Amino acid sequence: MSTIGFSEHDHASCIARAVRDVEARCEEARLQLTPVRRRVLEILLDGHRAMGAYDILDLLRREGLGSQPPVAYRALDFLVKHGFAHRIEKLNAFVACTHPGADHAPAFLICRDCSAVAEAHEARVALDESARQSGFAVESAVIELEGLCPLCQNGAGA
Amino acid sequence: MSTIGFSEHDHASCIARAVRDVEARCEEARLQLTPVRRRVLEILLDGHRAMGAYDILDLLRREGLGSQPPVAYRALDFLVKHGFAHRIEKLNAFVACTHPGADHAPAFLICRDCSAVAEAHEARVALDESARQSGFAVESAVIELEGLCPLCQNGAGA
DNA sequence: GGACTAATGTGATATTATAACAGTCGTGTC
DNA sequence: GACACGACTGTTATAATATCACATTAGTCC
Repeated sequence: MSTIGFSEHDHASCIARAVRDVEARCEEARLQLTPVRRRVLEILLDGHRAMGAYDILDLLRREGLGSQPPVAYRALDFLVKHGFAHRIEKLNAFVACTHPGADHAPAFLICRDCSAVAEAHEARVALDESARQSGFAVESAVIELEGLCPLCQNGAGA
Repeated sequence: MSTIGFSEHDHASCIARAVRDVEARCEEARLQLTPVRRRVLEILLDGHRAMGAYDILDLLRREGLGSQPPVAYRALDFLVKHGFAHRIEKLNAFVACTHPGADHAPAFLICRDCSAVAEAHEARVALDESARQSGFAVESAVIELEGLCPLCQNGAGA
């Protein structure tokens, strides 16, 4: 699927499925999943963790898909805007969305050891309640919890 | 109290009180509230909103307290480390803590109109519960809600 | 085909943050 | 008093992240 893949397992097929899913959504919503945008999505899915814009740009460069920062940022903006990826503020980095479609603003669980990022959806509700009570009208939320994932707590190290 | 103050009201006295409070805590904890650190705290209190490191640095420069980025960053690191200020990831900016002492990791309500930042403490609990259930060990949390504060919802504009 | 919008290519630059190392200053020790 | 030590500061340089501006290309509608 890519020049990057070191971990073969069934990762490739799960990426392929995710890409097809996004493809379908784009078609439905009349969005253009152009080569660069598609490739950036694949890179994020393949990386399977939060990646910096310049990490992604490096890969694009090697593949001749773009060499200047705006190329990466524009693709990332597109993916984030339409919910196919998320920006992790704490890391100045990006992850592919693991629940595309569920129109959401999830919480993220970031492992400081293996850098894995998980989405947690239940977390939102209580927060909105709390803010609303104070009269504050929430429009967007950044909820990022850093710590150790279950695997790394056991010394697995992902 | 400072060369910056445009809004006179009783802001000055509330800043003075906050500074004295931090002073006391530093004395107790054997921390050095040096001139630069103290001035950065005052600037944050006076600004009364999230300020970028370079905004602060500009003010320090005019006062001859330091001219290079590390000066501002070191003072901010100190204040954040000891809970006298907080970093707002979403804004790459800093605010003075409004509840120093309560050893906390609060949620922030950020008004996109007037840039005011409020701390909300009730919000935490539900999140920790949620994360814990997934087996993830939370060590630090970034919870930032952007929207409109009650004043700006009324067209006040703070 | 002409007008339009969306996307890309590219060079330059803005913004945020840190590394590295030398100098200063107080404090304790002998 | 000389010294060693630690914490802080001053300064240069540079890294890392992000955006602006403008020219060009590609697709779409009429």
